[in-house]
Amino acid sequence: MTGNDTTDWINDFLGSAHVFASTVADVIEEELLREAGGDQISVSQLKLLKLVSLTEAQTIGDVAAFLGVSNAAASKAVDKLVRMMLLRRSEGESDRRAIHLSLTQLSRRLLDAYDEARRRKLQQVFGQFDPEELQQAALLLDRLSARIVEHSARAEQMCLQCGLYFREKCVLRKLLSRRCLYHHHKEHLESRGKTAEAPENDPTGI
Amino acid sequence: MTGNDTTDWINDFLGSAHVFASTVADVIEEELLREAGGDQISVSQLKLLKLVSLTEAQTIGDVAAFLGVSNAAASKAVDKLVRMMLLRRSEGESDRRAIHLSLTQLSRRLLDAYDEARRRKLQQVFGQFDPEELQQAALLLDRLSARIVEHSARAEQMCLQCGLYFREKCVLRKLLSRRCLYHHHKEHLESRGKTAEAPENDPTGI
DNA sequence: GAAGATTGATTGTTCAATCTTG
DNA sequence: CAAGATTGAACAATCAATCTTC
Repeated sequence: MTGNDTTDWINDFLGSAHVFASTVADVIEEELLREAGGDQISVSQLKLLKLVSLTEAQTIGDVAAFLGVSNAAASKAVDKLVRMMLLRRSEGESDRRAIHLSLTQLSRRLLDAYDEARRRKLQQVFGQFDPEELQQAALLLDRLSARIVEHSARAEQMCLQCGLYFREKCVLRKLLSRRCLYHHHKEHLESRGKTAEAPENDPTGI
Repeated sequence: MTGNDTTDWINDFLGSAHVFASTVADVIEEELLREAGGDQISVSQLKLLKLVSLTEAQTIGDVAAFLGVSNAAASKAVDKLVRMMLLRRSEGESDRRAIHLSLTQLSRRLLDAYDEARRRKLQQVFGQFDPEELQQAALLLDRLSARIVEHSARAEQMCLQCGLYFREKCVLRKLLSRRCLYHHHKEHLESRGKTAEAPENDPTGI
């Protein structure tokens, strides 16, 4: 198995992708969040705030799927952010089992600070690369992801875990005919104008 | 910020990479490990076994850096695998503060089973893709990783977290003039023949 | 009764403190 | 005293059990 196996180049590719993802997580997420948010929150908490800002609060189950954790964990995470004054929680309007989450002044400022720091950093790091080439690579990655998901036992239930990277045009969503939370929200906004209840939560930024 | 920002395509790319990595982790690592190892061990434990099989056991600190966890966690993880009869631990020969780890019959069989299942799966999933294209994409990813690491505050100390994907020829290692544990081990093997002490641990497979 | 949210016990993680060897 | 490994307390994750609303 040492050397010229036919799976060698596959392994190399997976390695490159894994290292890249982990590096992005370490530097662009963790490190940057510390700079911008000064140890106030963790990346996972940031994800949750981002979810709320972009999709309008769902059920705890949705939060859990999005974060990739159990319902119990999601419930506790929400609870903690509420205690930290970073989230507001109200009961669902129609279905009182559900929850409704919205950002606070504080968390909105936090998100803005992070987004700004992030924008700068990304410019700095990726600016010199060729957009064409990266778009092509992204497409390849999406095709591969789609293929892997198709080969999974529980393909249907899997959340694709876009994490902090919600995308307007998600190729993967198209490839797999999926609709994710963000997508749902968009449709919702398009059909009606806007519900009452959460006048401060205007999720237009991405 | 909605729409045609210059960071949009960067975000798309990061999203694709993130989803890909998470899908691989879920399906190729988690799911496959369950199939092959029947709930005996976790992915993190698999990583640790793989580390031992490929690099000859180091200090606990090295194990920790490799797994991306604290020394305390690494120490406890090793302890648990020893209790599970999947690792053997002996004191360091020269420096008695250090540890020496080796696989057992049981863990060697487990690793083999996983590797085989993995090989099959990778064939199946990636077989139809163009190696050229993937190699090119891998190179791009490595260049990007290198650039990000260079822009990090604590670039020097970062372990690149190749995880399960040790690579004989790691482009990244070259780009950053790094030497990782695997690399060290190789050099070690080349200079001397082989030390005594761990006759069963022959880390030739990758 | 089913769908959802929450709580309690266990496991794994971190940080700080301690122990041991060089 | 420095470098390493380990232990104990605190925190987040899980699963199973419970509570509430439909």
